[in-house]
Amino acid sequence: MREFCKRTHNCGALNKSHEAQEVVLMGWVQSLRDHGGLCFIDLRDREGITQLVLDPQRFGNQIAELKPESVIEIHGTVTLRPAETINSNLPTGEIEVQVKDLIIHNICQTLPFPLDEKAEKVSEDLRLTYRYLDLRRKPNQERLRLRHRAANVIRNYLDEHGFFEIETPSLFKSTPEGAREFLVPSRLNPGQCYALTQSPQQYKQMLMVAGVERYFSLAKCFRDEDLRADRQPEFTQIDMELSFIDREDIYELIEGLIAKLWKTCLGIEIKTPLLRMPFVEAMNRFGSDKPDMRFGIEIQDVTQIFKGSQFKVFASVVEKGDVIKVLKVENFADMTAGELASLEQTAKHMGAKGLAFIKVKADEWKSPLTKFLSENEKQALTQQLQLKENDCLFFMADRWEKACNILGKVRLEVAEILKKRGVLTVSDQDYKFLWVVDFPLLTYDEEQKKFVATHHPFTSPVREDIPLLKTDPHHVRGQHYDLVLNGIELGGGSIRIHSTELQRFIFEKILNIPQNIVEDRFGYMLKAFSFGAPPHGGIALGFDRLVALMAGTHSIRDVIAFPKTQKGQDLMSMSPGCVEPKQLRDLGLQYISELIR
RNA sequence: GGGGUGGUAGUUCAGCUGGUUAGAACGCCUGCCUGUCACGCAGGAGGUCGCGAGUUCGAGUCUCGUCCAUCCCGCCA
Repeated sequence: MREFCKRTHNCGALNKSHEAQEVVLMGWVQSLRDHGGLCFIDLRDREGITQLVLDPQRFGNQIAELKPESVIEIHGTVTLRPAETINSNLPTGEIEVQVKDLIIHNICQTLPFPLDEKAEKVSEDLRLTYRYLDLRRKPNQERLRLRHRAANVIRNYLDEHGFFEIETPSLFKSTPEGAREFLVPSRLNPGQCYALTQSPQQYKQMLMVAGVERYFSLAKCFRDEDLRADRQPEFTQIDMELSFIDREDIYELIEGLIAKLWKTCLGIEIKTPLLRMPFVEAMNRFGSDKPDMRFGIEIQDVTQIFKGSQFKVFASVVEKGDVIKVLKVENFADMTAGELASLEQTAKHMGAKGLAFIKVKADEWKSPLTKFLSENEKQALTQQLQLKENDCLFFMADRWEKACNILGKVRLEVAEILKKRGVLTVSDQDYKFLWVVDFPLLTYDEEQKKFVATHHPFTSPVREDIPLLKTDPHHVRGQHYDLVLNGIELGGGSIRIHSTELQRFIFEKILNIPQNIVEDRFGYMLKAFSFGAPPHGGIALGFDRLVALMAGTHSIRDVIAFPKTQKGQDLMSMSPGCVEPKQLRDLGLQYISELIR
């Protein structure tokens, strides 16, 4: 005997072909319209909405109890709606169910916020406190569904391409050269800690040494850094690693995956192969290593024009070997004082001293710079930049990377202004993917006065650049690639080093990590590489960001079932929380437990 | 760690140069209503103006501090 009657249909299933059938439906009361002598209920479940008709004579007491979002079960008969009452907005709009039995499973108390479209404006902290209510809303249900579908497509695709899905540990050891980590004290090893993995990087490389050849995982990763709209303390990566492949194999594999995801989940064709752009070009043209290619407004180089200029600020920058970059914005000479101030502030936040500008007008150039510019310089600018009436120029004179970066930010903000004015259209449905490639293997850290790995120390140098490691480390390119979509880094990866000697050389001679620390942190990897390590490489894509972009939202909180706030709290369950002193003692954290006491 | 924005009824917001009883819409409660689908109509209840200090005869409004949310910079090998 069943304790619970089974549904015969879901709330999106019924149509006129079901006329006169006896059905059992269950779901939530979406809306209740009591007309006195006749009562309608819109019953909702995951799949849709069905209108119920109830006779108040019979169900009056129960209807009086019911409130929106209560859960009910009904037994009834499907009938065709009178022609004039058909609701063409509903897939089930041609029928309704005449209720014979009504069972109330749970009465919903008054809601803390509305669950209709108005919910979009409700403050996010309230919605996160009642996340289980917010998730009932259709847009959120659709996003959870999309995430599930995407995960399925990924699993199927990678299975077809010979991958094993393998779970790697979340409890790992501390790797302090990366992101800040969550530490987990070990009770069985007093005074010692695990760290939650910031990525399965080292484990997946060991799987390659283990002869797995193709691995993937939808891996939970943990980073104790400050949060953003696109960063959570725990997030999911589509993590993979392959043996006996080169960069081209990765591009082809991922392009196929992206095309399949967009086709299956969104019905959109993505043209492959995707654009590839060297890092230096991305910086020079867009001032970013993750350029938004949906609009132009490119940066140009005018260093040569100001060689030996009367304008001392520019001339001295050129003399130092730094650069002068300019961003030309057409029809922007009418920018307001407020817009200029905001752009200047953006530049200053990034470390610029100011933001020099020129408004190009037919009769004269309006700019604080005008009096410093020679006729020759003006002509050279006009010619090189093809200046027209009402163009606006923004200059940045600084070190190459800094000048590019600042103008890159200015470019994005100018685009925002133009969007608001309605003269630039940038669509979320315009998917401009690209690979950014040929990153420098090493970046010089001014503070630490030493080289650090641009991405991570396991990245293999481009083969022909290996000799440069000893002579000219600045110019060694890494076999690294980033997948970028509309200004967002979707993921990145590289061909790895699989030689003990090269890996040790990078750690000790290039990155200057003391030998004992190398042994302690990476000794097992170096050892593993001496036992027959295959050439290998891989990539990790941010699954949350990917789904967010497919869903047309910029916040990954929208595609995570239970996200955390910017302070890393779960407002629903109120985590993190305090623990009992006894728990701390068990973990060997006596001194903290004493502090608390 | 730094900067921006916001916090007034259950919700979303308004509240002018400080002024007497802090408003609207939706929601909620009561009653009426047989074709609604954002049902309608009539009536009603509901506020520590985030919290704490200060200035003032008087603070939702001004000042300082603090908490929370959010966006950004730093940070995220």
